[in-house]
Amino acid sequence: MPELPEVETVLRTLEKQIKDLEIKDIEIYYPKISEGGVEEFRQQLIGQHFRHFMRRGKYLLFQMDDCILSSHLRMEGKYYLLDEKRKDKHSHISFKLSDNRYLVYQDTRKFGRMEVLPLEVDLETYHHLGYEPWDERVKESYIKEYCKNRKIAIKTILLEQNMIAGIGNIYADEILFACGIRPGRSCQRLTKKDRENIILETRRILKEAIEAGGTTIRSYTSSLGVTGRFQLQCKVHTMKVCSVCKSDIKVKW
DNA sequence: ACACTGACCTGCGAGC
DNA sequence: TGCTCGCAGGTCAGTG
Repeated sequence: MPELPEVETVLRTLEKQIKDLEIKDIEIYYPKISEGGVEEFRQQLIGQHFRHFMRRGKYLLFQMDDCILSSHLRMEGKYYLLDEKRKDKHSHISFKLSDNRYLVYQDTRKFGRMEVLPLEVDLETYHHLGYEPWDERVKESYIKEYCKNRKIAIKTILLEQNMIAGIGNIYADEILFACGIRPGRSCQRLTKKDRENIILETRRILKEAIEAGGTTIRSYTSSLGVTGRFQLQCKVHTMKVCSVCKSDIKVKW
C-alpha cells in the first residue's frame, strides 16, 4: 500500500532509471486508468521526455516537456521497467521508452489513476492537497485551527489529505501509537503537547520510512517494483500484540 | 460546513 | 473441496 514514503521511493528509483528518456509509444490495456480519454492521453505524451520528478502527497508527478503526468498508485499500483514487451492480466499501461525498455504500470485492483496536466498547474492546491509534512507552515496552531468546529477522530483527521498530504492508514496508526494517542480520540480533545508530538512523530516516522524504502532499491535489477521494507518496522499496524505492554491490539477504535 | 456512505476493484481468508 | 461473503485500501461523489 503505497503512502508518501513508498511514493517517494518509487519516484527516486524512476528518476535514476528513466530521466530524460522519451516516450516512443503507449499501449493502454485498461482505459479507466487514464483520465480524460485514451487518445488524448497518448497524443499528449508520445514524444515527450521525462524531465523532472516531483511528488505531492501520494501523487507522482512527472514533468515532461509540455505537460505534467500525474500518477496515483492508490493501493497496489506499481511500475516495472522491462527489457522487452511483456504484460500480464494486471498490466494496464505500457510506455515504450527511447532506450527500448518498457515502463509498465501494474495494478491488481485497478484503483490507480493517471492524468495529464498542463505545465502551469498549481501544485500547491492540486487536488485540494494540504501541506507536505515538512512544510514549515505545519505547526501546532495549524492543526488546532484545522480541527476547530470538528468532532471526528484524530485518526480520520490525519487521513484527510487536505490537512497534511501523504499520510495513509499505516502511518496514521504508527504516528498515533508513537504519540500514545488512541486513534478514536476526538480531535477536539488533544492537548497542545499532543499536537506538537503528532508533528514531530509524523516527520520522524515518514523520514525513517523513506530511508528504509531507499534501502530496497539496491535489489532492483532490470525490473523494479517497489514494496518498501517499512512494514517490517511497524509497531502497531497489522500487529496483534502491543510491543510495549504485550496486550492485544484492538482493530476497532 | 460537516459527517457519513457507497462506489470503484480484486484477492484472500473465514465460515459453511 | 468448493462455494459465498465480507473485508481491505484511498479518493470522491452523493446524501443527510
